[in-house]
Amino acid sequence: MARHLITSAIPYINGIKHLGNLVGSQLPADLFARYQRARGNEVMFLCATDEHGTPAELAAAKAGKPVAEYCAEMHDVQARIAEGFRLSFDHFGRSSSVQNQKLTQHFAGRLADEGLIREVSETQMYSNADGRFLPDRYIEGTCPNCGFESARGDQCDNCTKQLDPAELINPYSTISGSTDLEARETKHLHLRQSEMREKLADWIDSKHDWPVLTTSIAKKWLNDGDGLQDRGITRDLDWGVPVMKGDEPWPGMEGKVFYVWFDAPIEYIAASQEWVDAGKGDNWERWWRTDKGADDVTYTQFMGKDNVPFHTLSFPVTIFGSGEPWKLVDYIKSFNYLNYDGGQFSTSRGRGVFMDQALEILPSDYWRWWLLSHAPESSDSEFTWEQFQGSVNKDLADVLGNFVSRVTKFCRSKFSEAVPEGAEYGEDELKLIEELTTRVRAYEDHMAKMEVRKSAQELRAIWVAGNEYLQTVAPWSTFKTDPDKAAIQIRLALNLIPFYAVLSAPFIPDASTSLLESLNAQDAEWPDDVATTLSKLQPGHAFTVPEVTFRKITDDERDEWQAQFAGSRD
RNA sequence: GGCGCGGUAGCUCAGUUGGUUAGAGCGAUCGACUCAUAAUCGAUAGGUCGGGAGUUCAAGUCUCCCCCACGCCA
Repeated sequence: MARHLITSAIPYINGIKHLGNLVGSQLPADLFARYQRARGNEVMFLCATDEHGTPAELAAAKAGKPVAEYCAEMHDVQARIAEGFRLSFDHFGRSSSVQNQKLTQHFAGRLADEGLIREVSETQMYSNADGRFLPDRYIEGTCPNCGFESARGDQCDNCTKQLDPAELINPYSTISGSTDLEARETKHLHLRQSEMREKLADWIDSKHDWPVLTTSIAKKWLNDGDGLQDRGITRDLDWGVPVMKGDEPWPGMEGKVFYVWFDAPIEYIAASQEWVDAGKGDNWERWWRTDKGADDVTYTQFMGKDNVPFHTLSFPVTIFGSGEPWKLVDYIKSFNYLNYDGGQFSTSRGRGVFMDQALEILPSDYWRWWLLSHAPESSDSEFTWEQFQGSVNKDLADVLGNFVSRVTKFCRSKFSEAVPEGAEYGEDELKLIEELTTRVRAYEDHMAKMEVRKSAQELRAIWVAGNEYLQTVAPWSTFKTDPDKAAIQIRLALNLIPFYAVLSAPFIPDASTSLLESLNAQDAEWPDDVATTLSKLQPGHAFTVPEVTFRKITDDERDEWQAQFAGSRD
């Protein structure tokens, strides 16, 4: 039995994510986790909310709540929505957990001991009115180069000149609008990533089977310009992991916290500690420490392309640099962006469908199927309502749903609500089993390689094969002359339903469950041998004709939703 | 400005290390069937693979130039 550690990029706490975020990490990770479990492998599937940083503080202030309270509430909201989409995390943690604080401080201490951290003094803008240092992008002013009045502290959007906040004329805080700013000296810790350049480059070069998207982004950061740069890993904020060297105070770093991108990936590990502390398991180290049983673990990370640099470079620096035997990622599956109806999803403009809204309109299976079967694997892809409607209606309602319907209703009307007796298999039956065997093996192969779209395509072909078979043998006409033969045809067709349910479960778990219930076949297993699986339901086995498994989306609904989600979420 | 990913049938997308008449699903047209959620199955039509030049016996697939879209960075 193989062991799979699977993590999805952790969504930022600030607000509800859109469908593009979902399909870029959590959903394909869930598909893979469900598949591996279905194959009898041991799985640890982790995710969390990423809670630190300035945006969380600002969002909390806007909501009029203390940031800790705000994060706790938003974590629950995101956890509930994740459940709604049937994301089967073993644990959905929080980067603000005590476990992550301690572990982050531990890693920082180790890195310092290994000589990979240096202290740097720099000048940053402090806002007296806001009572805080301001990140560059929260400062605006007049561009010294072109006179543009809303130039950002890091760059002028008008003339694209790269700026330092101190250069701006009449700078002001975009948080409060205050012009009461002053440059202050402050000390920060930098992670000496450049020291690790060679090691990282060798490691990336050894990954021949990783998606091009993953390796090309990593190589770009390794080789561009002067190569991989050192990176500040601390901030002058209140909300975050306090800077400590392991258990010890860090002289000169009082009142500072680690940068959100330093502690966020460490939460992958901390989440498994939270999992133990929540009483869901008793040994997290066998997943993460190669000296304590994790050497046989296969670790796969899922993420959108914007997260690739942190997972291919920064986090590995933390792992390598610690000098401790932590489990390093084996495979990084990255995704491009999903666009919405001719443009981008936009959180600020409320353009596109957000996770909570999606569930209000339709059950999660409908979204899971479309999103996964159109996952942006090799290039950016596009959501359109026409495509969504077509895919749901044709694939789910017509090909799969209607198959179940025609078979069960035919059986009920010609025989009874139980599997009929019937004769022996003929040529058509053997041919079907042979085709399905080939297709199931191909499906397994695609799923194991995380080829999401190809998997969906193969699964659909498996559904179609059932309709083809029925069309060929036509039990409705066979029945008139040879009821026994019609009975064996229908018996096989009935057996296809739990077979489909098991194979489809990673994509559409709810429909799968309800089909198994209707067919009274909750114990159905993965079809290692197709012929055996398809004779599981014996003559006399009672079932009930299921309700409509998937309903269709009407043209009116499609038009209504298209208008509803075109912009400006309230 | 630099870099990155792309530009393949009306639409959404596949096309391994260059190799026979460029593929899938949807949509369209025609036909078959009538058990079923006006469902299903089959067939057909539709592409000078962004443009140009080059390498090669052979290029959607490699090289160079250009155009377009998107993204990232400073």
